[in-house]
Amino acid sequence: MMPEWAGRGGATGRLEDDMSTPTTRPATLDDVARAAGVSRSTASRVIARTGFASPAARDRVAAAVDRLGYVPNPAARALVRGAGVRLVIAVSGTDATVLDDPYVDRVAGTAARVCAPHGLGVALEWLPLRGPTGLRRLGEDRGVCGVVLVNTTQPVLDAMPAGLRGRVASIGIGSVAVPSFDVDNGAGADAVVRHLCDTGRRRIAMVTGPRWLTCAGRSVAAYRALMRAAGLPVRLVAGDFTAARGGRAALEVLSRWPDTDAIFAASDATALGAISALRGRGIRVPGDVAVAGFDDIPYAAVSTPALTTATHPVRRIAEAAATAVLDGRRVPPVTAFPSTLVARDSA
Amino acid sequence: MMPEWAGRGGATGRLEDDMSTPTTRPATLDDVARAAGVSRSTASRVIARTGFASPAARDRVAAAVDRLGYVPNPAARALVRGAGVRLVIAVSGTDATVLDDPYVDRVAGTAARVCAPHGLGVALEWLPLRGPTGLRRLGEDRGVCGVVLVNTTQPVLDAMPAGLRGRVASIGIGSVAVPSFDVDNGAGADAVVRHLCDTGRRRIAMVTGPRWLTCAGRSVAAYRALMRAAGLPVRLVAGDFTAARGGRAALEVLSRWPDTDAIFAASDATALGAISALRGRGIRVPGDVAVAGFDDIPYAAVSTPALTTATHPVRRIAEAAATAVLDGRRVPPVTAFPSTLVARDSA
DNA sequence: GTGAAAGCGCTAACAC
DNA sequence: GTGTTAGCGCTTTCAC
Repeated sequence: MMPEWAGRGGATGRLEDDMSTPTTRPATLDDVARAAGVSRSTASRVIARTGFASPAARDRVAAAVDRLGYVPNPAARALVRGAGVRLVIAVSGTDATVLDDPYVDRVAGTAARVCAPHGLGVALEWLPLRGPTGLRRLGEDRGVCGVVLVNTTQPVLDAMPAGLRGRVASIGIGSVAVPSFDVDNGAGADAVVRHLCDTGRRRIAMVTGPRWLTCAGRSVAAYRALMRAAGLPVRLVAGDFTAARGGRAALEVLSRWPDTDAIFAASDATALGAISALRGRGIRVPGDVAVAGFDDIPYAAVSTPALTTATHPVRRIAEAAATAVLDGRRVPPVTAFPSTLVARDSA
Repeated sequence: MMPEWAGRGGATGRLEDDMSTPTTRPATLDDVARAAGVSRSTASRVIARTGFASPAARDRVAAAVDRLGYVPNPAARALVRGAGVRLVIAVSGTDATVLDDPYVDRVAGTAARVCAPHGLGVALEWLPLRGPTGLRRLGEDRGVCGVVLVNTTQPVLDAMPAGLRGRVASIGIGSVAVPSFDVDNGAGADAVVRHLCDTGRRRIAMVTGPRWLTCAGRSVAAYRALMRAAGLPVRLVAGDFTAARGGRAALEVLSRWPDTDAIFAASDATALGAISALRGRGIRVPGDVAVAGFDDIPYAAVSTPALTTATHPVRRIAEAAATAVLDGRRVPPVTAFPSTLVARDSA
């Protein structure tokens, strides 16, 4: 009996070819079609699950695919379909250092996992806050199959190129053209600040995220609302999600309002930086000042003191956003993810 | 003066075309060639920097590229070159949870940044420890332009498919066929343990990385050697780089050797977990037990107490590895990166 | 239901 | 130096 693989490796069918080439050329659609005794078109239809095919043909193609270990060439596929070949994670920010945030790595890593089975990959780019040139370029790049926006702003959303329609999603705020996958910041912040109040804190300051970031603004709004409702003073200092800025901000809080007894930070990194700076001043957490974060990064639970924060399903969010643009199916305009208080030791 | 972008969107130059088509078709090589008044080949040569071209042609093509905002289609390029279109980060491990490590996200994120300007993307995959099937599949997948190995083992290296030769790199140990981009673990561990000794610690335990991971073994070897040379007891407990395991390991250390006065953890996460567990037992760090980590993750500096560790240029390493496989140029078989002691407060 | 044929955009021989 | 030509592997009308 002739070995099943004898037909692989060349149109000539010369067995010598196979033997002389230790690296057998990966099977192509042609190989599959020939092995299955059908035309390329039929094989293509069966494999891409598009169009019709008789059960018989279907089976034989499937068997051939299996036997040959056939994997479609994503480049060829993308080329003929006019589709792209990489998913771009576009992170808005004032400068390229926004890409240094571990949160961005987490989103990229998650998306890279989602892309793998599709034969695609993810690229990471900084989207300058000013000038919509970046987005336009992405829309025109035929190598781009889709875009996931991170930290998006309204101007960016407004400048969305029509060419990107249907293959863009936002982790954060969205628009009619851009489905949003977002955390319910408002509720989360509300829960955290409420917890601070419930545990006896009264002079609560907040270190915010970057001013230009709309979705971070919702936390600030929630904090403001709660403070006002409770007749407590509003004490705001601007941060940028980094630990370094968090430390400086905490010190600023203390110098402006020395009687502060709690700090709500817009990110865990900010909170960690604040705690570190406070400790450097001999201030105890949570004894003297309670500190709460926002995000529940992987190290929040093992920091000292264990960080009180709001937990967000970042992996699930990134996965949902990436999947949405890859599948290209219509998705609801906004998918909200929970932001849930995790009360630990720091507040 | 005519705006620069007026010529965009079509070789015809008919402005009406531009106006009526909100989504201007991205320029192709053909458009560029026509606009520059040369053939496709010449344009291709100039753009891909391959082969010769007269300075005049060069200039005109460059101008056309600029004017049309031409971006080469990576799919077409990959297709004709027989190259792939995505860089795979393959992480070895006993199960898929190895992908959850923030370190892996960091590597993926960094690689995704270096891929972006090349029109490529990165995919993230778990490489089961047993069975070389995974690697073989990657070698046969025509969509894969290269592979970066993470946490590689000798068996994986030995099973390297010939087809991957020249387009694979390893963050960790390498082989004749696989260039290695690695941290000098031995020296780093030596420095950390030496620091522990220098600050008066004598009963030093180590929580290791996974047993099967060769490059982690070098830290253990360095620890062993130093202990032996100093006539100090060797106290080893197996970890897996996670914080959870680090906490349990610390407790185990204490129950087996209650007089332990220092713990050297094979990763910062492990160290953080250990500190957290110790604190839960009322043991003070560094007062009662000093704890040192390994890696210098972004939060090490702001943890409480600030973590003493060895710092590693993870971004630079990942960048070098990704660049090596993307460029495909010959690289030295092993590129060593420094592992440098950072003495902070925890030890 | 199935096959033949026409490209998708690009590169690389090979002639000129 | 430059242009002509032949595909890379796949999808997709369009006849049959």
